[in-house]
Amino acid sequence: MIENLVIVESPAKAKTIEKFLGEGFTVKSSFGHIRDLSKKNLGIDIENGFEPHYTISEDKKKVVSELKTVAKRASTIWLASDEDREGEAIAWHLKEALELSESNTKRIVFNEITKDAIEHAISNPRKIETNLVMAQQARRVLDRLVGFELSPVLWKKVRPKLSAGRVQSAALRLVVEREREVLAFEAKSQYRVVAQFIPNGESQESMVEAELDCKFETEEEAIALLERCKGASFKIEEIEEREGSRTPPPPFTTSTLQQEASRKLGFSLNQTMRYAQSLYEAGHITYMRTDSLNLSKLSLAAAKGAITELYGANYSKVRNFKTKTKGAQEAHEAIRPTYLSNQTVEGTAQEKKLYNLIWKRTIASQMSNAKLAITKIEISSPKLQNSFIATAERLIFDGFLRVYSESKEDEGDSQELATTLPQLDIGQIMDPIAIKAIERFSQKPPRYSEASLVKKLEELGIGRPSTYASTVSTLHQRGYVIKESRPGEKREFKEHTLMGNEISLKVKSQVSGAEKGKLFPEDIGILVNDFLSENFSSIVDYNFTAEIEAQFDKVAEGSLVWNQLIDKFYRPFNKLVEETLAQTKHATLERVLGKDPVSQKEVIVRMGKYGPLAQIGSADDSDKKFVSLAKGQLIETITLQEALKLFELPRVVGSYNDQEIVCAIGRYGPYLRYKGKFISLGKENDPYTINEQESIDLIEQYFERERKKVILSLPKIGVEVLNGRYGPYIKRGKDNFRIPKGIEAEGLTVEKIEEIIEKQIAKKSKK
DNA sequence: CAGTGAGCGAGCTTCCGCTTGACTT
Repeated sequence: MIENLVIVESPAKAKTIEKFLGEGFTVKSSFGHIRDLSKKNLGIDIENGFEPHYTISEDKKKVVSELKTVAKRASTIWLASDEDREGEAIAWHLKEALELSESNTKRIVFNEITKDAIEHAISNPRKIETNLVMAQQARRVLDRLVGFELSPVLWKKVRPKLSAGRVQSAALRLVVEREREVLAFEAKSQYRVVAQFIPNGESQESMVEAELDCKFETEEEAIALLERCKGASFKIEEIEEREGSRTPPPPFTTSTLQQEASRKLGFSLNQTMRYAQSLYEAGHITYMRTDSLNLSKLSLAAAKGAITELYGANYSKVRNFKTKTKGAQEAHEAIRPTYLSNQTVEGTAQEKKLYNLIWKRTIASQMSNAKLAITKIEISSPKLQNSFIATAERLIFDGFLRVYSESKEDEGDSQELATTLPQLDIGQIMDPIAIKAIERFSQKPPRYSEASLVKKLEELGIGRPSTYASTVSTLHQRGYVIKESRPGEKREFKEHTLMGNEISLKVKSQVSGAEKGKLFPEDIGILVNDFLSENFSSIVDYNFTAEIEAQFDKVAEGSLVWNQLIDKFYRPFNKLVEETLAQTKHATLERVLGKDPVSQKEVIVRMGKYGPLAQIGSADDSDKKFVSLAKGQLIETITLQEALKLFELPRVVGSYNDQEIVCAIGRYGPYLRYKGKFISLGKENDPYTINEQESIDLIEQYFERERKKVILSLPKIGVEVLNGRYGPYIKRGKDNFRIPKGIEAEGLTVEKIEEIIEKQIAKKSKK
């Protein structure tokens, strides 16, 4: 017999809490939800009030039976799942699945893991809030109905194995609509006028850069301004000095951690979450799936202590941040180091980097504002209506900036002017050295990165911290989007310069709009999005989640019955599904590009069985030709020239030792085929233009690599030491083995190899 | 590893949110 059984969601949390509770308490974990709607069929009895059919998830059967055994021997069971809708439901499912009795089951909640908070929770137990559980049930049932009715529509009308859902389809729509905005964007040019002045009598070092407080739409206006500047005298009209301040950003939530780890460390969403999970399990940070900005009182005090010790008391400022996120449930704390006195922790290089980022952000959030002295100087001339403005920012007190500054995505190329200014007085004569009218183009909207898509989803209240990463993964897995980098476009711009009394023109060029690691829609993503937008606009509406959440809140308050809400949603939705199935044609994506100048046949691009393709000749043409579109080409935007070019491959490049060399593009990119071997073309080589000699070089390099591949061959023990992509490794049959650091592959002996293999097999079986 | 593109049809696919391993490279 044990006295008390406490059940929480996470095993790492269980470990910590057990320490706080001590004697008489056993703490176990449910590992999240233990039951879910049946995977077979819909799992919902629609005709019977949408009665859900719950089953214990396959991977939770062991956990549940274990919990059941322990619960039977406990005198009191404390259900301590998270304090939010999902947590309340987990408590209820536990009660049902473990067959706990009302009399000795208590529901407790705490949203920070401290001794005080837990003891307070234990002395203030309550009952399970059935209304909140029913709100979760409504959420679950609605998502199942949407997902399991919409997806089959896509299978029938678009292509099998596709998927749609409340969250993923809204996310997809964001990516597709942004792409269309980018494609429709037309850059507009403007002229900004920038001047370099030297205060009269001073040296080159005192140069001041200033910008005219007016921009011009046309080149003529800009030149006219320069003309007026000829022979003009300038003086300082006004000097304005004021103090500014910057406040630190709040501590991390899941979404902001993902954004900053992406920008500052280059981590993908999945990487960030994996490293954060390790840090959490090692006890280094608090829970990493949270939407809360709250920090425990203890940690506030710890932050104050750490800041005072490291930087001095004037750097400390205790702050409480309030979340502005729609639908935030705040069941946990913000993401912070468990012990703020630890500036670094043990772990892999990536974990250390992520920890350091979390430490800095948390500490910064509890630091003083940065103070700036902002100086603005107005330089004017009697010949001009407008003035030149020079601004400078000087840091008076660094405050939180000493530790951390938030980074921005897509900062654009608007360069900042000088940040320091020489000592100057009103009335000072300023000699213009050069005045330039520079053409500038407006920037196209940036495509989403994984992290900025999450940011947008969070703003719209769509999805939860535990699902942001997996939602984006789904878009990838379905082939809806692709993460890519694309070079910017080179654009020419004009620069008119007035020096002395001469105005000269230079045409310069600049690369802008480069995209790194951004999300681009694929044809199938566009097709699915357009189909859903056309037929199920209410579901992919960005406000759908927010509106339905308001209804769930009513269920939680007890003013609305959950299955009445579902009924009201489902009847019209289901009607729409049935109508779409009956009435709409199979969705296609097809464009006629024009005529092939050689055969005079029609060239079309369309969606084929295996993806987008270009086709010469109509469907009834027995000689029609096909070719797959290249990566990055869209049916919506490909041109006739681009499509015709695709048909140039495969082509015979030449020959080598009397054998033909053929160049083509396959599933894994461009390649050369020579004597039955496939040799990948690097990024430097263009499959359309590579010549015979370049191909032969590649082929020779390939055979050279092949020769070097085998470092050692030991047929007696069936082992080879090979040179692989990641350096030398040991190969025995199908199995590969790492060579430990510091051991030279060339000098390996049979004994040493067997030792390495044995060690690694032992290590593996241990796991 | 490096190619496909007709039509038929059985059997399968799929959601969101809460949690970790168990798998592979």
